[in-house]
Parts: sequence; C-alpha cells; structure tokens
Amino acid sequence: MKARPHVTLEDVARSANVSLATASRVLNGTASVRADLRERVSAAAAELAYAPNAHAQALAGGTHRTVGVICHDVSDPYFAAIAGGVMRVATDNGLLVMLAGTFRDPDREVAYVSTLRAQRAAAILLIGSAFEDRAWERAMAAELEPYRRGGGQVAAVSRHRGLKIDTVQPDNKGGAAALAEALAGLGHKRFAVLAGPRKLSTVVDRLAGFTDGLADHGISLHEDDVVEAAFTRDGGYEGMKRLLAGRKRKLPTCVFAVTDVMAIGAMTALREEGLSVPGDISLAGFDDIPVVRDLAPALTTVRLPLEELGERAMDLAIKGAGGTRPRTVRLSGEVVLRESTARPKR
Amino acid sequence: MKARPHVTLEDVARSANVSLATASRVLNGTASVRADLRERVSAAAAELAYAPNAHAQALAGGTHRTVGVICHDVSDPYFAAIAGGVMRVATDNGLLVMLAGTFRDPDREVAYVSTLRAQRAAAILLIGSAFEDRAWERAMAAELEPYRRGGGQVAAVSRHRGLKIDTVQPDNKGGAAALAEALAGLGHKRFAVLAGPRKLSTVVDRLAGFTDGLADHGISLHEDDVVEAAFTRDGGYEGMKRLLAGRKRKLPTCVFAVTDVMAIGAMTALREEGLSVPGDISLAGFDDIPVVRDLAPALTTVRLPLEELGERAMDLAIKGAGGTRPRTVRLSGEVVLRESTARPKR
DNA sequence: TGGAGCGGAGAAAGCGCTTTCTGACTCCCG
DNA sequence: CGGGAGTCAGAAAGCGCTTTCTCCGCTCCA
Repeated sequence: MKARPHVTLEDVARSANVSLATASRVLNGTASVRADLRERVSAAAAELAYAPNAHAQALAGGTHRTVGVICHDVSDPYFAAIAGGVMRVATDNGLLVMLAGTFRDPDREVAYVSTLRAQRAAAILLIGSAFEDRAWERAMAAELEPYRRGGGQVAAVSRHRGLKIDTVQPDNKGGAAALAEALAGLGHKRFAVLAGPRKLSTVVDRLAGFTDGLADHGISLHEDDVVEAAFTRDGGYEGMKRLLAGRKRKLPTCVFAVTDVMAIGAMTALREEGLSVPGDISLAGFDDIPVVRDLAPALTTVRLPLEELGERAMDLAIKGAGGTRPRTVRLSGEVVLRESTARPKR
Repeated sequence: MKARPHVTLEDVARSANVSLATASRVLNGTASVRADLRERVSAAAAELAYAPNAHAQALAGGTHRTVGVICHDVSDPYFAAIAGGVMRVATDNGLLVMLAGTFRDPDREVAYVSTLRAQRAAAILLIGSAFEDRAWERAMAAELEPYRRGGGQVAAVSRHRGLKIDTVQPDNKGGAAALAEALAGLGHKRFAVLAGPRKLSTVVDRLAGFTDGLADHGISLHEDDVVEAAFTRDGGYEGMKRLLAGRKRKLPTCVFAVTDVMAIGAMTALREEGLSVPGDISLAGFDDIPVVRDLAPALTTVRLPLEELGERAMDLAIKGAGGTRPRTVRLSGEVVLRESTARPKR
C-alpha cells in the first residue's frame, strides 16, 4: 500500500474553495469568518479527516503543547504514582506528556533532555533522585541552560544541588528523622538500614535524617549497620539476605529500608528466612506507595503525597519562573505506623 | 527574562562561515564534507549549544522519531510493566515515547489518537482493553484509518474486535480456563468471580474462559456468583466486601479476581473481615504483576509475559504492516499456583 | 594539454502552517 | 450621494530544516 501523503490544510482550503488563510482562521477560530465559508471549511475538514500537522504548527510559531517527563523507571510504583499526578495536571492543561525512562543511566538522562530540547517541549520535568556526580551535573547543566534561555521551563521532583531549577522537595531528611524517633519510641535500640546507592541524593538524605533521629535518642548507627543495595525490589530482597547472613548473631530488632519498594523485597526475604515481621524484626519503608497497605503485615512507612509531588512539579513548570531564584516547594511526609513494626521482644 | 530565540542552524552556519546546506550535512553526516569545514561546523554547534528543531526536521521530510502509547492508567502496575517493555524496544530503536493516560475515558482515548496523529507519530500503540461500544469503535476507526493511510503504524495489546489492527493478544480465555481447571482440580466446587465492567473485552474473555474451564468440571457459574466492580484495587476491595456481605451463608470456597490488582484489594478485604486466605477462602488473580509474589500469602495467578507484551507490540509497529490482513501475536499465560489457593476445607 | 568526470559547496525550493499586510467591499453619516 | 470607517478574504512572508539542483574547481587519462 502506497503511503499517500497526508491531507493538508491546503487540501481543505481547495476543497472548500477558500484561501489557506481563511481555512486556518476557521479551524483555529482565530478571527471571524463569514458563516457560509466557515461552514464549508468545517465540512471539508471533516470530510477529508483533516488533522493539522503539529510540527508545522509549532514551526510556524504556534504553540508547543508537549511536556517531557524524565524518570528512572516507569514501572516503579513510586514514579508511576508521581507520573499519575503529572499526567492529571498536564491533561487538564491540554498538554501532551512525553515520558522517558532512563533505567538509571546518567548518560541516557542527558540524552533525553537533549531530545526534548529538540522537540521544543514546553517544559521538562525531572523526576527522582539526581546523581551525585560532578561530570553528570555539568553535562546536564549544559543542556538545561540553553533550553531555559530559549524559553523552556524546567522543574524537578526530589533533586537539588547544583542544577538551579525549581524543585518540589519531599522532606526526606525530616521524614526519616521522624520515622527514626517513632521507631526508637517503640523501644528499638538495634537498627539496620537497607540503603540504595549513595550516589543518589534521596538515599543520602534519608540516611542522614534517620541517623540524626536515632542520635536524638542516643542511638548511633554504625557503618556496618548500613547495607547498600540496588534501589529496587530485588535490591531490597538481596540486601536483606546479605544483612541476615552477615550476622546471625546480633540481629537488629528493626530495619529501615529507604524505599517501600526495597522494603517489599526485604519483607519477602525475611519471610523466606523464617523470620516473622514484626515478631522477630520490625520493618519500615519510605514513600507509602499504594500497595504497601495491602501487604501482610501492612508496612510502616513515611507517607509522601506522591501524586501531589507530580502535580506541584507540573504546576511549577506551567506557572513559569517568576523571580530569578529557583523556587522550592517543600512537602513533608508523615509517619504511618502499621503492623510491620512493634515493640521489640529482645 | 526575555526569551531569546533559539539557536538555529543558520546561526551555526554563519558562525562557521559555511552555507546552511553544508552545516546540515555535517550535523547529519549525510554527505562527505571537507575536514576543515566539518571541524568548524562541529565546533560552532558545540559552542552555541545548538539543538536542531525537531519540528523543522520533521516538516522538512525528515524522520519522525516519536511513537505514541495510549493506556488507561499509568500508575496501574499492569500497564507499567507493559510500558516497561515498550520503552525498552523504543529506546533501542532511538524512538521517543509519548505516553498518554486516558483514565478510562473513551472520548479522551479518541482525542489522544487525534493528537498523536497531528504529531505525525511514527506509530501509535493502544494498550489495554478496548471498549465494547459501537460508537466508540466507529470514532476510533475514523481516526485510525486516515492515520494509517498517511503511513502511520498502529498496534495494540489485548484488543481486537472491529478495529482491524495488528495485535498482541494474551490468551485471556485460555489462561482463565486453565486457571479454572487448576482450581477445580484442587477440589473447589463453589466459586465466585470478581469481575470488572463488562464493557471491557478483557473482562468478557477472562470470564468466559473461566466459566468454560469450570464447565469442563461440571461446575456452573451463576450470574449471582459474578460481582462486577471497578477495574482497580479499590474496586476489588469493595467488590469483595459486597460479595461477602451478600451471602454470609453460602460463601464460595474460591474467588477469582479477573486481575491481580483487584485481587490485591480483595485480599485486604478478606483479611479485614477476619477470613484467612487460603484457609477460609482461596483467592486467585490474573496477570502476575511483579508485586503479587511478595504478598502474604503469595497470590495464585496466571502469569502473562507483561514486558514481552509491550515489546512485541512495539515490534509489530516498527516492523510495519506486511500484508493486508492484521497480524496477531498470541502469547499464552501460565497458571502459577502459590499460597493463596489450597484445597477447600468445607 | 584539453576535455571528461567527479567530489563537494552553495543557492534555492519546498515541508504545512500562522500571521501580518493588503485590498475589496459594505455600511453609515454628513 | 460621496467619503471615511470597519469587515473580512486572500496574497505572501516566513518558521528552521532537508534536499535537490547547479556550478565551480580539481584530477585523471588520452
């Protein structure tokens, strides 16, 4: 089947016996047009199943109705929830969302920004932890800066440092600290943390907050008590196994996984090892992704308003940069104690 | 801050002291250019942080490197998993993915296709159940047909009927039938089904398959045994509550939720009502989304190769329509018996 | 040494649309 | 009944890029 060229505005105009300008005016409602002509154009457009070429529209100085969203992994519930918020706001504003998943590859992230820049996306949203890496930061800035100079909007969820962009910040540190206090309040003294790679700022912040919160109760967290693993369910699973294997002797009474996703894997690992939660070990996560309340036991965590995180970021981007300083919206988390944590028996 | 116009190819050419044509050739590697000129152009482009205007490229007859993906809900793990597969293949092929969520609104779905058509997306992927609705089908066909005539590729996951497009089909019917047999094989006689809206073909197919499978064991499913609820976790929760409330007396020994997501909600409802799974009631789902193996008890379900579903669909779209007939790739599911189902005690 | 042949740079023609700018008409008031 | 104001359709100029097409200056062979 030969690919026939697309129906163009010119086809419509010709078919309706009017000029291009008139056809354009009718279809966009830009200016008033005599009723009969308007009628003819609409009819012709419908007849030919005309769809304006968005590229041509954009080129001709029209609007750019697409925004780019870059996250690490689309299938991670944490991002999915945030993306949900982003999409809602985008849809309400008639914007089309281009979603990109980097699979945690810094280079790919930069490449995507470049592509989005080429698309003249109205805005670019960066979702998730930034990489703590000078080279990456420079490369990123080199893409972002010209983009913004050209009128592009940029906003981010949960990153900061270096890149001077509008940000929606969940209170990772405060939330983790509050969680630590709640846990210590239950009577726990021996903790362990299931952390992600320290290159991610989210990990660093949550770890710091947790440590601080513990310190307030006179509990110190040693380096050995922190297990570093991949930032995924499998990472949590594997990390917990490692943690357990390491010290059959002096097990902690409470484990904090820096994300719910990791906690889910950890909980399964615990179960496989015949350890009961919270009977033998209490377990807590962070984020409150939707599914954790359905676990058995339901997971104690720090609730982040995930959808709102996305909505606010999209808002920031849409509202445009007001002053010269990057704006920061802080959203705090809230400790939610569920059945996965209890007073220690040991 | 005044939005300075974007850096254009012309700026680069001028700065490098060459013609537009030459600059274009260098940047695309289209033709050989004298080394020194090539050098000058590259340098100028880098210097100015030039990013080609993708719209202009597309307009000038260049390539369309974006594909559109339409699904019901981005934050549904089922779609997220499929989207993961789609994105992998897209990335491997240097394509940018535009993801749209319709929130199950048929009109919005049609509108998105229209927008994607305007974007001259290289391909459009429809993910998830189609609506069983003549009017919708006509509207959809009216958008899709001109799109394909203009050279656009269309592929879908898990729909068919009416729209004559390439499709990747999970074997909903066969999977559900196999599950029914496995469950009946465990000794269950009294079943109930937690179904989604019958407007969705997936629901219809799974229900039919399950009924058939049961029939093979001489078990019949009455209309009363099918509870219809929203196609979400909350739908599953609420549906199960309703199911339980309806018949305190003759409870089924086994409940089949047509999706894992609904099963998750159902399991929590069961737990809240003090019913143990599988002790009091066995529960099974469908899809095998990643999280269900981490539930306690782990969920019995029908495993669908979710990522592959997405990959194959993207493949179909990329490979383009060969013959005139729509192609169909069938992917079968596999019953996975886990702890949420057991022999009935009653 | 002359002409055929060729590599490679530049001019220019679109791609499909929006948006001035121009100009024809109608309408109203003096 | 004439002239200025006001409408509204059409011509044309881009938007930024790719891609012929043209033409210039070499090289190579007879």
